[in-house]
Formats: sequence, C-alpha cells, structure tokens
Amino acid sequence: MHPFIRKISNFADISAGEADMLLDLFVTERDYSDGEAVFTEGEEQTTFFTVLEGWFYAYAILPDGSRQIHDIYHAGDVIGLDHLSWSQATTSVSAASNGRLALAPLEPARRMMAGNPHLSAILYSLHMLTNVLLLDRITAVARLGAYESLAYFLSDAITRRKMIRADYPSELYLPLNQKFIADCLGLSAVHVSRQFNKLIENGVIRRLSRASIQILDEERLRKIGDYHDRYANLDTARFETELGRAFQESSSDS
Amino acid sequence: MHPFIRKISNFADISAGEADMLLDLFVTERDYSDGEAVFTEGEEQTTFFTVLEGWFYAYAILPDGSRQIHDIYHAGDVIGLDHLSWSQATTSVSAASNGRLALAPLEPARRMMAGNPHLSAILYSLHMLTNVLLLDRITAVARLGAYESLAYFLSDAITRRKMIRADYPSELYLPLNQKFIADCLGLSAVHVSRQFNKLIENGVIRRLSRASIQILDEERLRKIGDYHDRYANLDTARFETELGRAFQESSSDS
DNA sequence: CGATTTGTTGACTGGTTTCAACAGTGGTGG
DNA sequence: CCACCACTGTTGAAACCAGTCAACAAATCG
Repeated sequence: MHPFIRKISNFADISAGEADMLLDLFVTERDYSDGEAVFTEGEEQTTFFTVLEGWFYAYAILPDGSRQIHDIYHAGDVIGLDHLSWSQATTSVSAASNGRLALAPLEPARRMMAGNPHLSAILYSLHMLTNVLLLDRITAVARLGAYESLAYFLSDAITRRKMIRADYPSELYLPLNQKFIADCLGLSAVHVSRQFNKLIENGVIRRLSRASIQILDEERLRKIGDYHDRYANLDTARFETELGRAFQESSSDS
Repeated sequence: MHPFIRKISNFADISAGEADMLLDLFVTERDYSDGEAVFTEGEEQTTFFTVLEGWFYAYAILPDGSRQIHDIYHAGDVIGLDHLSWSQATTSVSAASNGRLALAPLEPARRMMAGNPHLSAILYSLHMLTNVLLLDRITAVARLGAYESLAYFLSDAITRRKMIRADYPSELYLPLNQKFIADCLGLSAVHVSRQFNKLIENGVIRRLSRASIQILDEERLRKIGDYHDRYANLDTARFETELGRAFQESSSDS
C-alpha cells in the first residue's frame, strides 16, 4: 500500500475511491540524495510533497549560523502543506538520507479539497495532529533536561515508525548523526553523545551498529521523556462519524 | 467591530454575511476571573472559544510539577479548535487576567465549515499560521539564549497586539508576572528578571509601571530576538484569489 | 496599615557548551 | 586489498550560562 494512505488509515477510514483521488494529486516522483535540498526558505512554491522513501527534515538557520531542525519526515508524512497559504516556503527542507518524494501541484489539491470536504477534513485533522505534537516538543525542549529530552526524541521516533508498521521491531534504524539530533533538541553534539551513553549504561537502549539501536525498555524510555502518545488519543470515532458525516451531508445536500 | 472578525480581516477578505455566519456560531458568552480554569487537559469538550476581552493561556503541567505555557491568547484569538479532532482537551487553558470568552458549540461549527468552504479555508489558514509561529517559538526557546529569547517573546507580544490595533502605541501592557514569562520560555523567574533589567540597561525597553513597559527601540528588540513577522508574509492575495475561488467555485458547482 | 505577592540581588551549584585531542568507522582511490 | 582520508563519535578540562536558595525590597491588596 502507498505509505501516505497507510499513514492516514491509522486514524481515519478512507474509501478506495478517496485514496485514489488523493494519490492522483501526486503527479510526479523524484529521487533525492543524502543532503540534497528539496526547497529553501523564501523560495516560491507550487507543490506539496509526501515521502515515499527515506528521511527528510525541515530546518531553519539562525543568524549565528546554528541550525534548528523543526521536523523530521518519514515515509507517509506530508511536507509543505503550508504552501497552500504562503506562496514562499517558511522553512527549508532537505533530505537526511537518500530518498524519494511524490510531488503534488497546489492548484488541483485546492480544488480537490474544496470538492471533497471529507478528505479536506482528514487533512485538517492531520494538521491539528502535527500542531499538538509540536506543543509536546516545545515542552520537551524547554522544560526537560538533556537526558529526558533525548528520551522524548527517541520515543517519538519509535511511535512514528509504528504508524507505518504496527509490528515494528525493537530495532530502530536511525540514519541521523548526533549533530543532527542535537540540532533537533537545541543541544550540542557532544552532550547528545554523553546522554546517549547514559541511556545505554542505564540499560534502556543498546547500540546495534552505527546507525541503529535497539530499544530494551520502551516503557521506561517513554516515562523518562514524559512522552504522550497523541495518535492513540486521537478520537477517530468522533472524527469519522461527526465531522465526516457533517461534511458528507453538506456535499450531497446542494 | 468584533475582535475575532477584526483579527481575521487582517489577512483575509471576509464579507459582512460571512462575518455574521461566523459570529452566529458563538451562542454564549462567559466571564472569567484571573486564574480561573476554562478547561483542563483530558476533559471532554463540546465547544471552542474566541477571546472577547482579557488574556488567556494554554499550558501543561509536567511530572516534576513545573509548568510549560504553550500559548497566550489575546482578544480575537481562537481557543480549542483542536476539539474538532480530539473529544478530550490536549492542554489546559486558564485566564491570565479577568476576561470574557465567546463559546461556540462544535456541531454547528462542523456543519458551517462543511457548508462554506471559503470560511473553512480561512480557518485552515489561521491554523497554519499558528503552526508556523510555533516553529519559530521552538527555535527561539531551543537555540537562543535567555536574553534573546525574552526579546523574541516581547516582539511577538507586540506584533500580536498590532493585529488588533495597527496604531498600537509603544506602551505594552503586560499583565503577566515574570514567573509566567519564565514558564513560557522554559526559564526561571529569577533569570527572567535579570534579562529584563538587561534590556532596560541597554535602552531597548523602559518600565512604565509594574504591568506595562514602553518599547524604546522596537527594531532592535526584534533583531535581538531574531523575530520574523509571519503575518506580514502571509500571502493573502494568493489565499484569497486561488484558494478562496477554488472553494467558491466548487460550492456553487454542484 | 499589615499581609501577601512579586520582583530584585548575591552567593552558590549544576548542567551544558566549548575547545581540543583522539579513536573508531566507512568510503575512496591507488 | 590496503592506505589514506574524511566524518562521526568519545573523552576530559575549563568556561559559561542558567537554576536554586535565601534574604530582602517593593508593590499591591484587603
């Protein structure tokens, strides 16, 4: 199944026809190599994206040259929905590994959203979800120490992986170097290294290879990072019945 | 003019009829006194809100008892739009001063959004705006020092005030104590006090009374906090013409 | 006017950064 | 296949920023 549809079906019922409508928006695919820029802050935008394969990330560069990473995108995630409201990108996005994106021009997407309020509602909900997750991240970054903050980061990475494969194994493949993680959390790479080893010492995780770790005690990791699983609490029933029905009624009304 | 409409008209053309449709959603008004809870994380929700008067804020309490403030709401801001997707509140909201809210039940709101894609698009855009602002806040909190971070906070407060009155004076009324600001930025109250005085020493701001300050050098303040005015860059023309038109066409099509 | 809350100041502590040197790893080309 | 090189992660020492604690001052409220 297409990763985008797989992700959506985690929290919303979507018919085969609707899935096709969504996928029809993505008229182009493109490969990116590790480190390649997808777009840069300020550039004029005419498409949005979904990740087919690989890791991508959004970031900003500060006046002093340091980098703040805003978000990491895995297979199935949507990139650049904000291009619907800003013609110019508000952040920069690059590839964190070799990968592949599907591109959807904005115009047909706008029409599709207008014509299909149910799908529109799903995208709306997806957007709210990222918003709530962002608030959790602010909390983690602003109020937790480096050790806890890193635990939060890893918990989130696991949870997001599980969205794509429920039976995701306890090995977590993380093709992100420690400078990268540091720039997510507002820490220094050196300190991330220390906290990483502290998690290993405490028996919470184990290193399998350079780019992958094994989670030994997932529950403890989540507790350290005070991680709330917002996906689980997303009220899909309500969303489907009330919001979806309201939209569907109205579109068949007129 | 109603503060909610005044805020929206800052970045979207809205007809008198549409404004009335929106305002009709708010069937109740209620007064809150300083410190009173509007709702608490986990509580079942059946309405969303807009601020008529006073200051409100969203926050979370961490396991160690510390508080992270997620957002501050002024007159015209919307509270609890996420209740459309979660039946239970994901954060807590309280009054930061005496104030007044207008309440809108969710059901009619859903129907209105489904039936009027133009208004729906406006709300969608409003949501994207808060999302982009959140990313800026993460950057400020995670990567800037306390001095810069405070400058960011004040810049944002000014900008948001100006959304309601373009001719807003250089005096900024801030009925928020320093512990409150500290909890926004993930700092200690003591340290906020020190950075505040540093801004005063440097001639950037001046204290008028306990609860209000005067901005002496607004541009410098923004520069210190690396503040980007996202409202200014919101592409209203594109939003109005393309997205609005697409929605309007489709609703008159069928 | 006294009581409570809020802001200020100083000394101390602790977490995090920075710098520098080094080790391990992977990749590349000879 | 090996030698070399670049990149990434590790470790220690020192500096720095921010937190904590405590005492006090100032403002606000009843």
